[in-house]
Amino acid sequence: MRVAAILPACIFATGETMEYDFKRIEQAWRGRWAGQGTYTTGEISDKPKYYVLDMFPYPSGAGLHVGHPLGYIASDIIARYMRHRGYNVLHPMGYDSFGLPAEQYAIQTGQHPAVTTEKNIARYREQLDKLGFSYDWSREVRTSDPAYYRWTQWIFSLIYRSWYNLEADRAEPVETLVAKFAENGNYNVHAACEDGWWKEIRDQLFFGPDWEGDFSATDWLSMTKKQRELILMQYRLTYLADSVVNWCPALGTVLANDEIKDGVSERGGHPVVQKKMRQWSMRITAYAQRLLDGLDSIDWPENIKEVQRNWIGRSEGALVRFPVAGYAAHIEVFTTRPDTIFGVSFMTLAPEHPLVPRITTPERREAVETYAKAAGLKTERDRQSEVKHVTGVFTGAYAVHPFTGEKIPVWIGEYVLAGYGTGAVMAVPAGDQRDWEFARKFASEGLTIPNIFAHADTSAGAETSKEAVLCNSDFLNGLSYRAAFEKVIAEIEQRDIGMRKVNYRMRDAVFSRQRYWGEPFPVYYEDGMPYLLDEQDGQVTLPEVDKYLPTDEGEPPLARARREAWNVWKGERMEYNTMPGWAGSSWYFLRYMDPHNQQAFASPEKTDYWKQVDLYMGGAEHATGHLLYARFWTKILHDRGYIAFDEPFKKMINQGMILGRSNYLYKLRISSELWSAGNSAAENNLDLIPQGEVPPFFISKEIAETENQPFNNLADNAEINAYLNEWTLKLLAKYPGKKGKLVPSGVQRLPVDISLVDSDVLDIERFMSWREEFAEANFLLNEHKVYICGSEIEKMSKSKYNVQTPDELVEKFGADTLRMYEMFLGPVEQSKPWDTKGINGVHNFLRKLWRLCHDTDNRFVVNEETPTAAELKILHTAIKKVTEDLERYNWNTVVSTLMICVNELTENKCNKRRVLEPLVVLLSPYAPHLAEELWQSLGHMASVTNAPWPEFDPACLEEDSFDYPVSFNGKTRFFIPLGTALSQDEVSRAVLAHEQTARYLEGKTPKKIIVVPRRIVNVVV
RNA sequence: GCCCGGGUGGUGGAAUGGUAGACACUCAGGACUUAAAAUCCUGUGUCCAGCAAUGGACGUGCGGGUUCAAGUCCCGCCCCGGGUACCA
Repeated sequence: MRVAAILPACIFATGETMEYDFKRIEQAWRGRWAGQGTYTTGEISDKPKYYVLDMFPYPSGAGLHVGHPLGYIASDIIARYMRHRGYNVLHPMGYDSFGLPAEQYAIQTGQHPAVTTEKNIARYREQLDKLGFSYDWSREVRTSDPAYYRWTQWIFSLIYRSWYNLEADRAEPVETLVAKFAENGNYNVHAACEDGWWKEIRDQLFFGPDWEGDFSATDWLSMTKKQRELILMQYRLTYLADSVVNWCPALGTVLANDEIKDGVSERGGHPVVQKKMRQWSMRITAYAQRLLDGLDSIDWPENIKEVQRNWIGRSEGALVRFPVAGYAAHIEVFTTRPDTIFGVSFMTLAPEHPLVPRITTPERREAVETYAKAAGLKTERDRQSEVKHVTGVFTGAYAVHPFTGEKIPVWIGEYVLAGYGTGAVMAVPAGDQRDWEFARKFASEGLTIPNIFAHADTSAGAETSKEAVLCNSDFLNGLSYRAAFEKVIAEIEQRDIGMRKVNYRMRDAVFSRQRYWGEPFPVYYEDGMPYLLDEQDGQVTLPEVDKYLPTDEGEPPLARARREAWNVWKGERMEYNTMPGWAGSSWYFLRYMDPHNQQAFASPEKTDYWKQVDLYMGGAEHATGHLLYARFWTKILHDRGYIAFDEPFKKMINQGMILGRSNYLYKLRISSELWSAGNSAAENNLDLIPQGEVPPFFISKEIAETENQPFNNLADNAEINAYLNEWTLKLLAKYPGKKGKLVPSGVQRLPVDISLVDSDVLDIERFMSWREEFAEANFLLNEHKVYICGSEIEKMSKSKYNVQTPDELVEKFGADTLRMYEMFLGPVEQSKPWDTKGINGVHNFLRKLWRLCHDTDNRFVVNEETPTAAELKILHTAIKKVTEDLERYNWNTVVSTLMICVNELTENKCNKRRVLEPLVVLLSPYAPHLAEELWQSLGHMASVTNAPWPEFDPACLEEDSFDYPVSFNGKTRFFIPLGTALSQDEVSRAVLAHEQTARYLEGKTPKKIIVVPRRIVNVVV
């Protein structure tokens, strides 16, 4: 029998039959579940529904590690629990199978990403299957499957055919917009558009340079098809526009803001630069307010909501226009503190601001252009790293203060971002720290810090308190922020120099990617304009290409496809961009409801029944990406009448990360040096002996880390010196022309595979055969003659060699044990290091339960006797606690409760059906295989999956007597058993009468006696 | 800087204002065994006194407060983890 090797040796050595044979049990039940379709979702019915969903994985080549299933196990437990509770449960799984890694791999190997993806999915599935999840696999979706992305494309088309009506506050079909245009032009159209949208298309519409976007019905009717398209494009919820995008040269694609971390790409860490490109965008800004408001209606972790609020970045303020002296132009600023307008002493524009070239005076032109050019060349990261460094230049131009008429110098400065607000700041150094620092830095060039706050000293810093009272502010004197804010806006609007405005930090989402492995757009071009494919054109699928790289002209990979390779070709050319990774994941939860529908993404009957996801389980890292975009698309589908709800995920729980414990070695760094200090090393560098041939030398932790300065320490170490001397001599002999000696120059940490290390002790033999470069390695051991590795707790990753896969643990302990153990580790939300130390305890629990139901010959033994009150109490305590904990999503404490229950039943030697049967149901969400096995042994033909959840009976917990802890001044001193029927008075009398009481009273009379029935007695002395 | 989490034995953690440390791991001792493993039993927060059963003191990051009673509530700090930022 092959399994013998991995089973506890005892079982075979003693010749006993195996007791808890998890291998046989788990394999058998997996087969039966699949064969009988145990987890096939029920039809739409009168049963209440429950939708529990995991964030679907990207099937990476590395497979699952123990961190992935944490959330899957937790959600599976809830899915199973809800089935026991009589709910119709939808619990699907699928794959987010478009993505960069498969494509990068394709670029390197030429292998089609579909092939790699297929292989990876097979591996994922194999791993998932071993863990006993109750997924309905008949509903699996893959975003890269044309049958799936057909509907992603359809939703794109729907969004293209929509505009945002601000009056109705919802998306509407473009037809209603066209009808308005035909009737009355755009005079009464209140739509979500980019500010100044007309500037971009002014030249192509022949309305002249002063046109500001208004047109009449007559204008509209006289326009050509192309002109109308140009206009409509400005209104669509997804549109093609020249926008400043984050271009990542290394990946050859643009990235969305949420795909960038610290100024570099989230995947790969490549630099990102700002670039203007013609791109598809999604008008998510139209939904900013609703995305913000919707957060109040969903039960999500507060920190995720907060991240989304910050990302949306709503701020209330005013737009104010400052005329430019001597020009028919004005600078528009957005400010959240219009109340401080009398403190404006200069203005700062973004270097990219369009007015800058126009208003810069000839003598300042060179300085301004140099500055703007330097700023434009900088990457995001460079700009960020210079946060503390204030820079800027004067344009020579002046603006006119709209209230005082004073002339205000106009500067440009990097700290003003072109993409936020209007790209211009009215600088109030007295009230804003950044402005204050700018003014102080350029004080010598005439910038001042006029004080506008009574009783405030603005010489050391800005006064940012909103309680501060204004002075030197004309009609605002004596007011503080709140009152002044309202008053000044009223005045600004009255004088028609600006208006109240709510600004959002969030930008529209770029929707094009210059990559191959993504959804192709259902779009073709004619006369340079994009058009949607018609229904009868059929679905466009990914064409074959010769290479997965951009063309020589820098076009996306799809431009490589020969015309015949496209299954649909229309117009001059097809769209060569593909959709971003978040396209397919923004609506997948809807497809699970009706995964095989050929007529629609999902039928209304199905979406009306299943509605929102009741419990969404996943990582917090998608806070500003997936979780925001899915909400956005849900709202569009809702507005357009396709679904009845406008939030996708009613409740969400984030599972914490499981961290890995990595080990590393301390490698001696060796350099060559001259014997004597007479000559400089640089002159003789070429003659130094090469140190590259010295085999690696590793130093045990205690020696390498005894001091903070290991180098000094190492130089004194006799063994290290002996080693280096030996090699110095060898090398000198080998290279007669060279000179010098080898010296230690510190240590370097080298990650080592954790499978080569046991409790930080390195298995030297296996390490040396791990890689060829270590075959000759030498080791400096500690006093116990072993090599101790360093360790660190960090994210599991391939490169750290600290990945723990679930496979080996399932092999060793079984899936039921692993499931319980992962829950037993602690609250799911918390991140924690992976440690298998305790897994034995959980495994022992399952074996103990097995022994409770089986005799020493491993025969199933349950009797039909009536349980005692004590046994019923044990059972019902567990029923109560397990139920309450699952309702509160406290997965970890359920495991302890079940342990206590089994421990106590074992003590009572209770193997009665009326106790064990409910217990098996309690266990089944956690250890479904074992529960099925026992359930069957108990004589049931049907699966335990749908067995009703045990009903808690409070009567079973009732006691005649309670062991009261008696405390004096809050300190518990002794216990007395008292009848639970006693009144509070009777209890206090009993306590006072107790022999021990006198001792703690020390002759004093108690001031007060507090009796909390069935809890505690506290005597106040 | 700002916004979230979190701080409890040697370790993971438990505790709806009411017996702090459940349940496990680890470790130690014992039983069974030729032996080992497995299993079972006992002990295991720290300190003090005692041969002992036991008794006492301290104890949930620190300092205050509310309360008969605080790990839990309030105020002020410290430390750790995560997120985020020239956002006007």
